[in-house]
Amino acid sequence: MADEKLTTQAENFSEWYNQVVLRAEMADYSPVRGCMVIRPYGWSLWENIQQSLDRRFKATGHVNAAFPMFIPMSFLEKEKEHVEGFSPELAVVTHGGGQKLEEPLVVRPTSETIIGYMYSQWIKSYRDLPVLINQWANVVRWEMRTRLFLRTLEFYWQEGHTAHATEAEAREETRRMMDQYCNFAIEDAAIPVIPGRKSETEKFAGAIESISMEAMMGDAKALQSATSHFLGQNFAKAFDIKFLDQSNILQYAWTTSWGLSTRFVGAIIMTHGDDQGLVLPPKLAPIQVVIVPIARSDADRSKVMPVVEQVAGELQAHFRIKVDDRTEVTPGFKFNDWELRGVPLRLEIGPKDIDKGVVTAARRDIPGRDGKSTLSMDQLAAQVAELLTEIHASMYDKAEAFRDAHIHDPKDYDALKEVVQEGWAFSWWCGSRECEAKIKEETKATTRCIPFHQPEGEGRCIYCGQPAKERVYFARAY
RNA sequence: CGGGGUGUAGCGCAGUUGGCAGCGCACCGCGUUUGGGACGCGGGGGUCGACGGUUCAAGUCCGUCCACCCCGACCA
Repeated sequence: MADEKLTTQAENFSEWYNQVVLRAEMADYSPVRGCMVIRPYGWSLWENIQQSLDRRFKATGHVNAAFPMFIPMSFLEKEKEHVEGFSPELAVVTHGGGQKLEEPLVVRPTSETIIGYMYSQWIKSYRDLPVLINQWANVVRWEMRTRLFLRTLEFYWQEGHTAHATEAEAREETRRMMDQYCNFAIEDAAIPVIPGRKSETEKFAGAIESISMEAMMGDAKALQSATSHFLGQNFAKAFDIKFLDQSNILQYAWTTSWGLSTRFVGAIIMTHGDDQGLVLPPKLAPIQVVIVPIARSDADRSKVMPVVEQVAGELQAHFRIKVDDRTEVTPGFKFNDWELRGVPLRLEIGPKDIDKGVVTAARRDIPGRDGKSTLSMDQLAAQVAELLTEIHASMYDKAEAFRDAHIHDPKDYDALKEVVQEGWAFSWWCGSRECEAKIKEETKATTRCIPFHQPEGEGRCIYCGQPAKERVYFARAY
């Protein structure tokens, strides 16, 4: 249990992040280097993320399935760019049952290969398409440097893998799923995200085109918070996913893959958190409303608790609530405790409230007295619903205002060098690998995405001055 | 994998010239408390990261190793 002040974001953002994750009991370090334990409170948030996304996947025609976590090494090697991209970070099983394996098994870093193999078995006709499968799974990438939720050796995610008869349909799917992610981020997580295309160097190993949504964290660094890949026929050719079309011509299928991981928990923490701790978006928060009874004496308790029970009874039909009836800690302690844990709305019920026939509400997104108001006892659920909606909107607005204040339009390269130290640059770029590499080398800022919404006209590359057709976000990233 | 740092109770740390392993918080018990991190009294809890060496004696000195954190390179 937390007992002292957090390191502030201004003092040390990384340290703040670690302390919040640990003290709010989202996660803990594990005995295995680079792996984390996701604790019940953190997992509950992830479950809400899962439900929110799964609903969208189902609504767009997808179904869930489960594929093995072990993949024959030879599968990875079938797609050249894929194996080159992933081989440095593979965990490989060489022994099983006390015997050396004939062929090593890779612990999946992602499942395009094994799913591609299965698709080749299942898809024979245009009538079999599209195949729209998602799986919720854990994957392993042997990263050098890890950070809770943001980069761990093992992480949880969903990976959608689809196969289509035409290029256009597969490209449309790639975009559709990114739209779903953006809708989820904005509507449920209150995170303003920018969707766009990845540069050639930043794209997924084996993809023709990758798109991502990028979010700005509280330290103005960028976090890629979901990706969607148009794989063309690369994996279809590597795994022989072929079908007969309506004209009886054998065709390779067009495939996509898209994913969002537990990293998104980190995005929520770093987008909304403040010096008091977590600030969780109401739609995803494990606990949406915490009720703190305030009772000085036994007499107070017998007066307060029936009202608390009544309020809890009314609200629990509509919200995820928690009654904090601990007697061993003071109300002040509880206030700080639930603020650390990011509960969006706190209701305080004490003798003074009961005398006036009200409850006191405290909004997590507005610290201190300004966030407090009194609610009348009638239509309480409706008032709470309205407050939660307002909290969501104000969290989004605040995050968006912060983001926009940290996106710059540098006049020249010297200016870009400066602005990417404390924000993002939105600049014209000629599209060349060389300029991108130089900027990265000299500023640590990488291209995040080429947003779908482009300004009119053309410009000149911020680095080389050559004509440029598109603007790109440059930023330091997690 | 390069650079830096840290390993002593669950957490944060102190431990002087080598000489009985300590403090604060947390935890347990009792009592008083409770509208923004309560207080008193009494308790429990330790292979001092590991291994080896020096010494009458090592948390402390020497060596080797390990783990974790931070900064880089790489990455969702």
